[in-house]
Amino acid sequence: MRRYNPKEIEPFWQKFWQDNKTYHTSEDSTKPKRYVLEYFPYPSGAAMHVGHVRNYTIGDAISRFNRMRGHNVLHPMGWDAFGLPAENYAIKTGISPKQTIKDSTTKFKKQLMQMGFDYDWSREINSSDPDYYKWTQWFFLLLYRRGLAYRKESLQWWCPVDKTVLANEQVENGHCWRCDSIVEKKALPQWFFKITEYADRLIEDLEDLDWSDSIKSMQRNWIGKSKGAEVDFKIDGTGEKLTVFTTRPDTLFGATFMVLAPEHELVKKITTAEEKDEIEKYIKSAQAKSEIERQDTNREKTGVFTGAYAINPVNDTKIPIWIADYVLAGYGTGAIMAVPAHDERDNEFAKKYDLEIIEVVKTDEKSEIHSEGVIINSGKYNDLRSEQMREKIVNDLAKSKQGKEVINYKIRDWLISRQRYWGAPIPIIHCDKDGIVPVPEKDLPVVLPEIKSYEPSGDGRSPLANVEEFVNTTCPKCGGKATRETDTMDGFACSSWYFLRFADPHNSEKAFSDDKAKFWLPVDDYIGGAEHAVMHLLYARFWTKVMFDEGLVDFSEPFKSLRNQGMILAPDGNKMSKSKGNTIEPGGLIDQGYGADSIRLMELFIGPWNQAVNWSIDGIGGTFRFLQRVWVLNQEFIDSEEKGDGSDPEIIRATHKAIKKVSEDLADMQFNTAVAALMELTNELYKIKADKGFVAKAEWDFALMTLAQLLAPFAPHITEELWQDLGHKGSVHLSEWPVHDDKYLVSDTINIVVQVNGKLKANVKVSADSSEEEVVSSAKSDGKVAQSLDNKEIKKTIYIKGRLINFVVE
RNA sequence: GGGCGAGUGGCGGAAUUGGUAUACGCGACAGACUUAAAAUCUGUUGGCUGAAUAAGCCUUGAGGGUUCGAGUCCCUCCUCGCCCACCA
Repeated sequence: MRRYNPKEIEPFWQKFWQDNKTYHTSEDSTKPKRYVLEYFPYPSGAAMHVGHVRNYTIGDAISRFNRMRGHNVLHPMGWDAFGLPAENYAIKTGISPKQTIKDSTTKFKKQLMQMGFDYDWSREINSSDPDYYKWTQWFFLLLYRRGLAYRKESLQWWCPVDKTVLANEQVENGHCWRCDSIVEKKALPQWFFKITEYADRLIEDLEDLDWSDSIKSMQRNWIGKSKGAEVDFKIDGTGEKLTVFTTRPDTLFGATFMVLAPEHELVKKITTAEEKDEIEKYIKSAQAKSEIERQDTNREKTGVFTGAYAINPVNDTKIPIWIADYVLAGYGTGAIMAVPAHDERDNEFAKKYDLEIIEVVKTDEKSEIHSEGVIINSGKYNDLRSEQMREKIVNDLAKSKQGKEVINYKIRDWLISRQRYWGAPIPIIHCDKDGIVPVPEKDLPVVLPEIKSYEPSGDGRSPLANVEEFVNTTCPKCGGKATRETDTMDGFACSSWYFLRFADPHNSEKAFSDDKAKFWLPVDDYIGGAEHAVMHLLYARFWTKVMFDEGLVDFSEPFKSLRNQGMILAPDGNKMSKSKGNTIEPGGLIDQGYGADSIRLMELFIGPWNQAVNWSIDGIGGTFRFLQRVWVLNQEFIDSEEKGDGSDPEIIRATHKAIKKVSEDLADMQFNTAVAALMELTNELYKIKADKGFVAKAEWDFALMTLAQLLAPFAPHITEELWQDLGHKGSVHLSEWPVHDDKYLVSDTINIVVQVNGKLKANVKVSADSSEEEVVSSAKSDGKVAQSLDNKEIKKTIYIKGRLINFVVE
């Protein structure tokens, strides 16, 4: 008997699949298409660990299951290859990022192949390849042409370690998302994409997506739409006016002071001579604070009076104007009317500086601040409900031209320029005469030149600025001397359209052909971690909508359903990380002899796919033992000399039960219970073998063949071997998924649970076609039941057909 | 502070959506094989009382409710995880 040796069979089948192009996909419209996608990884030098593998294992199981079910499955893989790690490594070692990426891609690909994933490698893409980024640049020009890309000098997040600016989404709690250093603000001319123009659609279209509520709400929160009003306040004794944004115009009568952000442009104009010193001191100290300090919500609020007063437009009251850094310069108008009776923050501030507090809403809830209710102390508006007054006052203000309804968003335009080398060059030329000139399409790609020094200048310019041959060019418009833009694009630009390139990866005429995009897109199953919730997933949706508007695609949402897999934590409960030294790598487990199949099985069996779990060191032994049991059973059957020609309905029943359970569970992505069902089937087959031996050849054949097929999406290597050993030709993965027949599941006798007052007393076996009377009488005749009933009066008998009887007594 | 989610054996987790709670696996214990160990196989394994593989009681974070019947539905509370957070 052959031993189960994954080290031997796994590489064999991996080669077989490559040689036979088993997983190559084409536009075959005779079958329903299914596009299964995992986010294309950044090929870092580090080995992948079992946490990463879970993501790919889930995608692979979905892909294989659907292929066997007769779907035409696209399951591609590629590399999100631009990015800082390779560049930082280049600074340290002098090895070019191109080389680093080449090496680590080879390594990463080898690891993926070692796991036996069914990617169509003929579609492999690499975002740092000029054939790819040519089209990223093309999309930049498309955005530019549509007025969605613009350059503006402004104060931006700056990472002092990575020496580049960052988008808002890439600043986490005042730290750089990549290197975790504390970010600063720096004024630089930068390129932006106008994602704010799509804010409404990005919210509205979430509605119809099959995504988790938590990701949807993260996106909604990030976009942060709020409806309110802008209200103009005259500044006493000057010609100036101060505009504030508020979501509660109904509390306008309760505004007892105003607060400006320290950076607000009016501050200098309105500050009185006496207060000037204090104000300047405060502004300086606010600037000196780090962003983390400023964002700390527990911090005590501070502020300074400007000496100036504003006039409340509704009642002509003079109210003092303060500055305070709890008001953000970047949101709304950078100025607020403070209503300390009904806003917690204003309340805290008013109490500290002894400012007036006027109640204008009689709240109908417990909390003193916030909340809605009946309006008081507000002149003619008294006795209205908050929501009624909001509408009325906005109308009245609009009539007198002192305010208007406004919608505000938290989301900012997407800052996409990076002062780094290893990215797609922004295809723009600066000409003294013609200003900003886009590179003509025929001149694309703007190729990233090979350079010697990767050190960023640190003065806000990328290393490309030092490469004269790159910088100096001619203006496409006037032919005169001009210079190239030296910033490169945010890597997230490259990943905002990669899912389209997979549909048509080798097209040299277009980013993708209409037909192929139409055939494959949108993505049916997008599997990935929640870390992309407000970056990639928002950007990709935005780009897709732009393409839709341009008529390039016929859908406006790229990812129909999104599956967020749960994280695999280290056995110690922490996130796996190289620095903690607690990573578990599949390579190591394979070396120990477990094999990719056991690892894959464990990834899915360990718990629900979308829940975080700790990796269990010992668990892998269990899935390996299971595969070995399957292997041994298969071998014993093949080698057996006593294969009879009897029949055994038990084998057929157990097999059909498993087909039903595994098919349903796979369709619902209940991988852990699907694996459990396969273990149960195997256990049952062992029991039958022990009782009767291999007496029913045809039935055993059917059972073992089916077991191989049902197991195939999870353990692709061993199942090929089982399949061949049973005498089948071709790959099990191209075989047809089995279908169960209910007629084999019904049995002659059924088990009825008997309860007395809801407590389990007995199980009785009755024939399946028994009437209620027959079941009741056989239940009563059970010894234990009779004892419990003890001649008591049965008040009620609950009978659930084929399942349960409950006698209610006393 | 806001949003999303979760609490079931020693552990990871099941439970046909209101109908036998603890499937499946890990671990542990006992036995077989072995000079021995590993591997493998067989059995036991929620808790308490009991000599018992007799019988009974208890058990799904806590407490209440609805129901013939609640892990599942409703109310009150507690704990934990993740994400966002001075967004006016």
